[in-house]
Amino acid sequence: MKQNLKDAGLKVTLPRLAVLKILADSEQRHMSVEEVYQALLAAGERVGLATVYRVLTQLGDAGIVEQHDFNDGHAVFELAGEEHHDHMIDLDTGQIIEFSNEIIESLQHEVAAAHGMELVDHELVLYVRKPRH
Amino acid sequence: MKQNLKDAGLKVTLPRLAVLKILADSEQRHMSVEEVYQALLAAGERVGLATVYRVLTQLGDAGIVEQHDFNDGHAVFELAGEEHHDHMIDLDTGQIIEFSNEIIESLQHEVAAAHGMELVDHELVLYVRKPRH
DNA sequence: AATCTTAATGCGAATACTTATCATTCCAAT
DNA sequence: ATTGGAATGATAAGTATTCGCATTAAGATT
Repeated sequence: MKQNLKDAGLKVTLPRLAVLKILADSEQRHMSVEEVYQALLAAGERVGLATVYRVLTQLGDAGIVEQHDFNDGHAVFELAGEEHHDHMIDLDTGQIIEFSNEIIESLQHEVAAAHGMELVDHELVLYVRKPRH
Repeated sequence: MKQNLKDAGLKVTLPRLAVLKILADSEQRHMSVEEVYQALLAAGERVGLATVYRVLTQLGDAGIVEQHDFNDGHAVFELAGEEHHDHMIDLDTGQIIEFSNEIIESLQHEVAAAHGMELVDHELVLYVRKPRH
């Protein structure tokens, strides 16, 4: 955890370690800034909200966490895992389901290439619902 | 244009017609709320900003326009066209490129189905860049 | 270990975008 | 033309995020 920060050229500070620990220990894989902030307070850490924003953004730039802006008004963050995945959101419950599909991934590269571009990043969100009955 | 509104059960009012006309006549397919608002003022229409927000949201709910929340802080709207498409954003220029891929579309349905869900909507954005050299 | 240099932090103010409030106006059915 | 209710305009309020700056703390240097 310390090493992650050093590798990214970031100083090892208490707020940064604390945020990483919250993300690592949390039940929920995806946490909003407010949720991380509240969890920090609950854990007895005295960090400012602005710092939580800054730290999460930095960790995002460093590739240590991933940021997603689903269409519900606030960003959510998750520890950058081993393997890439996309998200499916249940419109009724708000539940976030992760999935990955190799073919979609490679088709995205193809589409970009077909337009003379190279794929840097992408965001795919499926809004779904349990079929009735 | 009037008929679109009536079909959606919306009263035919001046602001609604004006917004639709702006979207139809604009050079750019994708417009932010502010851009629509400014275009309305430039066209001599006296509509309030709040109304532009309301009207665009309603037109979105009615399926007459599509709303996209790209990761740049503000929503953009476009007239709902004939055929569906997704978007590719040039990270260097900000240019929005449209594309469509049948296979990706059907795979999305498959993925949802594989999780016992039905696909209601989706948002796919590719962040791309022109290869160097 | 004490000092120093600079980046990092905490706090509140500020910003950006969007929604709510509510009196007034306009649509469209009579 | 009248009228009931939905739509609008102006502005206040709300929500998420960033900024400004004095203070603090990391970690390099002595």
